[in-house]
Amino acid sequence: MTSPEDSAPAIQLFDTLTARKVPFEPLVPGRVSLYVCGVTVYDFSHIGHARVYVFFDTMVRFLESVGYEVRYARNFTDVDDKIIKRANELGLPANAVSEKFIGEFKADMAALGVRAPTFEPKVTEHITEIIALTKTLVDRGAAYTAGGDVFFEVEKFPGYAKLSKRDLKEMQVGARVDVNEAKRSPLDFVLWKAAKPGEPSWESPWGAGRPGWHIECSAMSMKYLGETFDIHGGGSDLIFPHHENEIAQSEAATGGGSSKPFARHWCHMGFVTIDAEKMSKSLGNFFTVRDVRKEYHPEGVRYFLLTTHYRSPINYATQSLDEAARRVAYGYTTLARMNTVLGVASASISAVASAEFIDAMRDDFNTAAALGVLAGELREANELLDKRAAGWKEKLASLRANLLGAARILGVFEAEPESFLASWRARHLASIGMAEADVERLIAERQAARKGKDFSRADAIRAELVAKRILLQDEPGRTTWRVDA
RNA sequence: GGCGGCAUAGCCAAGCGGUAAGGCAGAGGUCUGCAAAACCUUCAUUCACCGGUUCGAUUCCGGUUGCCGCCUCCA
Repeated sequence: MTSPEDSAPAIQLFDTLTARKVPFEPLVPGRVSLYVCGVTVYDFSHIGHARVYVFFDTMVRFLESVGYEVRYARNFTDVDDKIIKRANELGLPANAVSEKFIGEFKADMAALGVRAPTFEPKVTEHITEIIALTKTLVDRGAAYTAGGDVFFEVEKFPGYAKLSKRDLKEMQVGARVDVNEAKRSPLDFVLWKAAKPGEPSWESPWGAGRPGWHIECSAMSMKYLGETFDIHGGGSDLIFPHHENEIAQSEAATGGGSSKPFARHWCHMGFVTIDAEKMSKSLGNFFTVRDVRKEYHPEGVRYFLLTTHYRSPINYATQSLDEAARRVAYGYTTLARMNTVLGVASASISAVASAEFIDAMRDDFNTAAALGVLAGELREANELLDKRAAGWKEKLASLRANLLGAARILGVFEAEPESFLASWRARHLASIGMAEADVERLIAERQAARKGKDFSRADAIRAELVAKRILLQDEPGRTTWRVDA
């Protein structure tokens, strides 16, 4: 594959650090390193989590489609206060809780078409690296010990708050900063926590304990991606203090400076909201991925999450989910129509997104604009199929290559259309407790009525099915049905 | 209180200095026994409000109003 630098204009990426769009050039030509903060596995994930991982999955797919090799690391925080609390409530060991929810998370992500990252490190499997990094910070005088705790001394790191653009003095007088007797400054944060009875702990130079929250991401990203890597991502709520702290401890350990930044670009996601309020555990206004995908086909959920640019908030609303589901059905219906004249697309068929689509994605991964391009291409395909003007088959074939290329990037419309549509129907029948044979029987009965010109009976059957969100479609020679999404 | 973001048609949503993408809904039409699907036509002289810069602003600057976020765990 040709190197992406060869011809195409650079990808524009909004960088939180500089607060502007910058041309993206990876540290190593042709290769992108990406770290995204993963979930703390103490419960099911909600749609807010899903948005982040669907987006970064799409980013990775896009980068790969234009020729980059992507090394993508996304961690699991599998030791933490909440996990311990949950384990105590359930009377289970902490790792039983974390392992369960790692499995649930993976199941949710797979359903949403989120591919596994290159690396999925767990905190508990990187205690050695975390201790080593903490020790480096203590040795360098950037951190201090207090009892069995180790704290990072924020004052010793000159660039602190450069990401979140805060004023240290203002923060110090803020009433909400954690007060802890052992800290030299309220802003200092814990790298290593002394063990409390009954909690998971590991031996360290400072006695038994466990890692603080922030240090894990520094240790694991550096292990898998190096001391400097290209893009670090996560939800906007991680900018402060989590990512700020990651920068401080990482650069304090490696020397930092402009020649050796921790992450070269920072990429933060807008929130999923409900009635314009952030979806969150603490507000209780969240929907789990598990529950949502009972209600909606996961591909529709993924489509919905891509309809808004990643930095803007996206409001969770049933109307929007319904609309997304209909668009997914429309896309697959179109693809299925194309297949009837072009034949089923083989795996070897060329799948190259249109230049227009790629341009939209290149501009800060603008999936909303890209979906707009896709809408035009789908409409054009149907138009060709309807009008069959000169040269239509050739145009249709190249359009299909474009659509399949876009599908591969978006992670939507990748399935074989007929079987997708069939599974969609099956899914609906299961949800209303009806059998395929029941529908077929009614269709046959209606066909008989139509033949006998008994249209009132035929219409009654149609109405009966419409009530069950089943729409009949009379085609030449046969009647099919679809789900009214 | 500090810092930051956002306000585009009935709804969702791109655009961010050169005269408003796309989707949903609505209206009309082609097709149909009737429908559905699909397609066609139509649907913002205007981008919260007030000033400023500019030949030109939805896009830049200042202010006003409203909403949201971070400052504590959060994706």
